Amino acid sequence: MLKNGPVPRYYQLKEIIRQKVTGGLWGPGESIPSERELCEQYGLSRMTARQSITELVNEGYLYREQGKGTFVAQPKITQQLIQLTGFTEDMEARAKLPATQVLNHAMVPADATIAAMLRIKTGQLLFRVQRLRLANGEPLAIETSLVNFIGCEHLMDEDLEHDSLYQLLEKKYGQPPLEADQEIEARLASEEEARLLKISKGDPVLLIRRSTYTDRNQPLEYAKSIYRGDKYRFYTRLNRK
Amino acid sequence: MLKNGPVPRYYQLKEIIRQKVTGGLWGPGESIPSERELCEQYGLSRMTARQSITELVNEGYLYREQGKGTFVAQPKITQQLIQLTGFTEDMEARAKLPATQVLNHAMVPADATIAAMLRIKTGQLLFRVQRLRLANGEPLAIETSLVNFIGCEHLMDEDLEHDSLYQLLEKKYGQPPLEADQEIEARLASEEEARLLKISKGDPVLLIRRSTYTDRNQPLEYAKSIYRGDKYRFYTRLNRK
DNA sequence: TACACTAAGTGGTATATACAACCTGACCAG
DNA sequence: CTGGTCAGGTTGTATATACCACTTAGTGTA
Repeated sequence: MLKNGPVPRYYQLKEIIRQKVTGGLWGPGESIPSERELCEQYGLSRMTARQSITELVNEGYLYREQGKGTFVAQPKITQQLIQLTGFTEDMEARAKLPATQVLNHAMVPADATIAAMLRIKTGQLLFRVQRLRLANGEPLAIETSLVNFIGCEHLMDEDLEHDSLYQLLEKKYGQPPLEADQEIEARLASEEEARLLKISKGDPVLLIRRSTYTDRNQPLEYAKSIYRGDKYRFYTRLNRK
Repeated sequence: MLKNGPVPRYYQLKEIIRQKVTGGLWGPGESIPSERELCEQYGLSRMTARQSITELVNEGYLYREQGKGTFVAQPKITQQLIQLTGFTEDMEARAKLPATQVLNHAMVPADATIAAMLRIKTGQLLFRVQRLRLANGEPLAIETSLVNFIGCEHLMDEDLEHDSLYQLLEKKYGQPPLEADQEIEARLASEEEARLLKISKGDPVLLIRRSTYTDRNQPLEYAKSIYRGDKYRFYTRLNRK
C-alpha cells in the first residue's frame, strides 16, 4: 500500500487522490471515500488522511460539505495555470510550444526602486536578462528579469535561449522560486514593444510585474513582462476570508 | 485566555497572531514564539496551534523554516487585495471611496455560453445588473453581473446603488461567494466604454471575467468587468507546486 | 399525511503523544 | 585553529482517540 520512505505518507495519498481526480476515475460532483474509509483502506490515521484532503481542497481539486462528504470539484481552466511558473512551463500548460530569444544580458547595479523590491542595497550587482518569448513561433512577450542571489553572476554563462531560468535556479543553483506577488496592468504597446512583438504601436498589452521569493521569503527575482493583449490571458483564483 | 464557545480555539489563536503581525507588534523577519511555547501560553495542544499557524502561512503572513522557527513575512501589498471581494470591499482595501450607478437591471434568459458557465439550462432566468463603478468620484469600471440562485428574482427589489451585492448575497440570501476563477485580458476601450469611463476610445482597459462559486462549489455569479487601464491594477499571489 | 425523533454516517475541532529531520551553539579532540 | 560530536531547540510527520456539528434516511407518533 503506502511505503515508508523519504516521501511522507500524506503526500503519497494526496497524489493517489489527485490522479484519480485528474484521471477522471472520480468525476466532478462525485463523492470520494469518506476520511474514515480512506484511513482503513490505506492503513493510516484520520489526521493524516485529512492532511492529504485539506491540501487538495486548498488547490481546488476537492470540496468538503460537513455532514455529507468530500466531493470532486468541477475541473477549472485555471487548475494548472495559476501556479507560479516560468514562461516555459506556462506555455506547456497551455499546450503551446515555447521558444526564446535572448535580447541582452548583463550584470547591472540595482537602482533604488529595484533595490527596495529585492531588499538589497542600491548599487549591488544583479543579473539582468531581457528575452523575447515566443509561443508556437509567434512573439508573445518581452520579459526583463533581474535576479539576485549569492553567485548570481554565474548566470552569465548559462544558455537562456534553451534552458529555463526557473529550472536552472531550482535545480542548479538551489534557489527554487516558491512564491510570487504580481501586479497586472493594461497598457498600449510602445513603438519598440510593438516592433518586437510584431504588433502595431498602440495595440493593447498586459504589463505584469512580478516579485519572486524563495523558500526563506527571500526576494530572488523581479521581472517585468509585456504580453500581447490579443494572444495572452492571465488566470487566477480568489478565495474569500 | 481562549474561550470555549462557538468560535474554534484554533481560529481565536489565528486572529490573535494575525493582529500581532498586522499591528506591528511582531515585525517582519522576527520569529514568533515556537509552536510549543504557544501551546503552553494559550493552553492548547500543539496540533491546534499548528492549524492556526498553517493557515496564516497559507495566507502569506508567516513562513516556517524547519529546525529554526516560524517567522513574520515581509508585508505584501497584495495581502488585502488578493481576496475575493466585491468592488465595494476592493475599494475600501485600496483606501478609495466607492460609489455606484446602476445602468440597468433585469431578469434575462441565459444564453448557451452563460448557461455553461453557471451550469444551468439555456433559457433559465437570471438576474442581470450593469453598474458603473466609481472610486473617489471618478468612473473606474463597468461591471456586468449575472446571478443565479433559487430566489434570485428578489434581487430586482434591492438598492444596488447603495448596498453591496456580495454583502446582500452573503447576509440576506445565504449565498456567500467563497471562491472565484478569473481571466484577465488587455483590451482597447470601445466607444461606449470610453464614454462611460470618461476616457478616449482606444485607451487601454483591463477586461476581467469572473466566475464566482458558493460553498458547495455551486456557480453563483458570472461577471464581466471593464477597468480603466490607467487607474486600476490587479494584484495576485502565486505559489509553486 | 404531517411532523418529530432517532440513529448512523459525514466532516470539524481538539487533545496527548512520539519520533524524524533539521539547525544552532557549545564543547572537545586533533 | 579546524573539524567532529553532541545536546537541545525547532518544525515535519504520524498515530490513536474523543467529542461536536451537521445531514440524511428511516421510524414512529400524532
